[in-house]
Amino acid sequence: MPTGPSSVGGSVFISAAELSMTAATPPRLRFAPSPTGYLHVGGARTALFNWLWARKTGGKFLLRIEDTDKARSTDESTQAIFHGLEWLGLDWDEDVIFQGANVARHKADAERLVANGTAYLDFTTVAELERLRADADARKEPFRFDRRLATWTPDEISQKLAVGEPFTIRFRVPDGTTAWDDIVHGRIAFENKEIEDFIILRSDGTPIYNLAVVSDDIAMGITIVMRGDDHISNTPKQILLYQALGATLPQFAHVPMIHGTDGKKLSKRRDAAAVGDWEYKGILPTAMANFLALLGWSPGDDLEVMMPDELLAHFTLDRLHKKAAIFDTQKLEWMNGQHLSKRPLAEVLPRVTDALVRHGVATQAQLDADPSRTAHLVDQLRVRARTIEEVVKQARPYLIDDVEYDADAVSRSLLKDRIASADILSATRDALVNAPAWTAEALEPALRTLAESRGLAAGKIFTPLRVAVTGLSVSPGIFDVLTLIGRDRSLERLARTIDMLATTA
RNA sequence: GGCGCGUUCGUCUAGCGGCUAGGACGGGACCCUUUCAAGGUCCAGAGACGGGUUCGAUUCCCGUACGCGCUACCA
Repeated sequence: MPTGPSSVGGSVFISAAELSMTAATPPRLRFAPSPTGYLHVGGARTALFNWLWARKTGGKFLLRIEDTDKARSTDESTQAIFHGLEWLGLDWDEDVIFQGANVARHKADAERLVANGTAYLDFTTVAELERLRADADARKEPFRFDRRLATWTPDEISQKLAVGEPFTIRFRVPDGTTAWDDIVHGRIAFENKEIEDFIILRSDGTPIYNLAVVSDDIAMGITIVMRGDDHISNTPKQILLYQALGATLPQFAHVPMIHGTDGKKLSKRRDAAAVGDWEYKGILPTAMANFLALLGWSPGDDLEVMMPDELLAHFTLDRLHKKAAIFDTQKLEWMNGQHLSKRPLAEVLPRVTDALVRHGVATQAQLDADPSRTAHLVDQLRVRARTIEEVVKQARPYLIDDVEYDADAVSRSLLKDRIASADILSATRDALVNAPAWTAEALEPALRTLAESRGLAAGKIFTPLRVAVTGLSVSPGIFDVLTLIGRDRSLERLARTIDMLATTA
C-alpha cells in the first residue's frame, strides 16, 4: 500500500513547504511510443494531450522511444514518429530517451527487487511454461504462474547458477488490492490475486515492458502518466513495482482509444491510421490537432474550431473523455476546410506550393517568379477547398497552359445550345478585347454592359466564360479568374472554345 | 473463460435529479449568389435493457446485454 502523509496523534501533517511544492511543482509528462511503425493517430492524440498539459502548466513534455523490442523496432519508425510530432507542432523538452540505452539500470532494478525479496529467480523454461499453459487450457482453466513452481533451495539455486542455467526474474505479487484514482476514470481497483507473478527480466537479462516503463518513468521524474486506456490493466503491476522500488507514485490518466468506422481498433488498411497519411492527403497540422483533441476531450461548450492557442487556453484534464470515439474522416475534412481558410495565408502558402510542385502542377521557380500572384491564387482557392489536394486540383488552369476540360462542365454550360454558347462567348470575347484595361475594375462593367444590352442575367455570361477559361465549373469570382489567368491566355482559351463549338459536330 | 473499462441522434458531443434532451459533422429543403465553397434559416434524427433510490431519473445505485482492452521471456 502506498504510504500516505505521516499521521501523528490522529491529525495529518503536511508541511506548508510540501503543500506549496505539490501545488507549484510543474508536472513532467512523457510520450513513450514504440518504434514499430508509423505514428498512429491514437498515439498522436495521446502525445497531444500530454503536450497540451505540459505547455499549459509550464511543465515538461518528454519523449521516450521504447525500443527494447529489437526485433520489431526500426530506425525508420523512429524517424516517422519524430516527423509526425514535429508536423503536428508537438515539440519536446530535453533529450529524447531511448529505452534501449537503459537496460543496465533496468537489470539493476530487477536485481534490487530480488535483493529486497519482492522478486525471485525462476528457472522454469519456456517449453515448460508452454506445457503448463496447454494443460491449463485443456482443463479449461485460466493459466496463472504458480509461485511454488519456482521454489528452490539455496543450494539448488547456486548449483543452477554455477552451471549457467538460464533464469528469469519474476515479481512476487503481494496479497491485497491495488487501486488508484485515475484522473479520467476515478477509482480503479484490482485484486492482486488476479495478477500472476509476472516476469520483469528475461533470461537474456533484458527487461520486460512493465519494468522498463516504471524504471524509466522513475528515472525521468515523470509525475503524470497519461496514456491509452489499453494500459489500464498494466497499471496495477506498475504500481506494485513503484512500491517495491520505493518510489513515489505518479498520477495516472487513461485516455480512451480511437476506433475505426466499424467500431473496432483503427486499422491501417481501412482507416488511414497514420498521421503521415493525413499530411500527405493535404490536411493541415492545426486542423489535425484540433480534430484529434475533440476525439478525446471537449471544452464543455459548443466550441469546435480551435486554433492551437485556443486549444491550449481551453484544455483541462477534467474534461477528458472516458469513451472511445470513432474517427470520422468527413468531419476531419470539414475541420480542415475551416482551418484552410482561417489560418494565416503565410502558414498555408508553403504547404500548398509544396503540394503543387509535388503533383507537377508547377515548378518552384514558376511559383517564385510572381510571388504575389501565387499568394493571391492560393488565397482565392483555399476558401472553397477542404483539403490541400482540392486546392491543387483547382489550381491547374491558372498554372498550366493546357486546360483540361471537365466533360460534365462543358456539356452542362456549353453544349446544351452550342450556337447560342458560341455566340455569347464571341460577344464576351469582343467585350473583353475592347476593355480599356485587364483589371477587375475595367472588365466587370464591360461584361455587365454586355449582359444588359442582351437582356441576359449576368450569370448567363459568367458561367460559359468560366468553363471556357478554366475548364471547370468551380472557380473564384470570374474577374479574379480572368486577371489571374491573364489577358493573352484568357482570350486564347476563349477563341479555342468558340472554335471548338463551331467546328465539332 | 477471467479481470478491467465503457454505453445520449448514423458519427463527435453538451448535460453534472425537474430539459420542448442543446450544438457540430453528415443527410434533406430553402435563402444568399456569378459557379463552387463559405455563410444564414429550417427539417429528420438519441439517453442499450431491467430493476431499484426518489415526489421526480438521461443524470445516483445494482444487475443484464453489447462493445472494447488486457490476459507473452510483445510493447
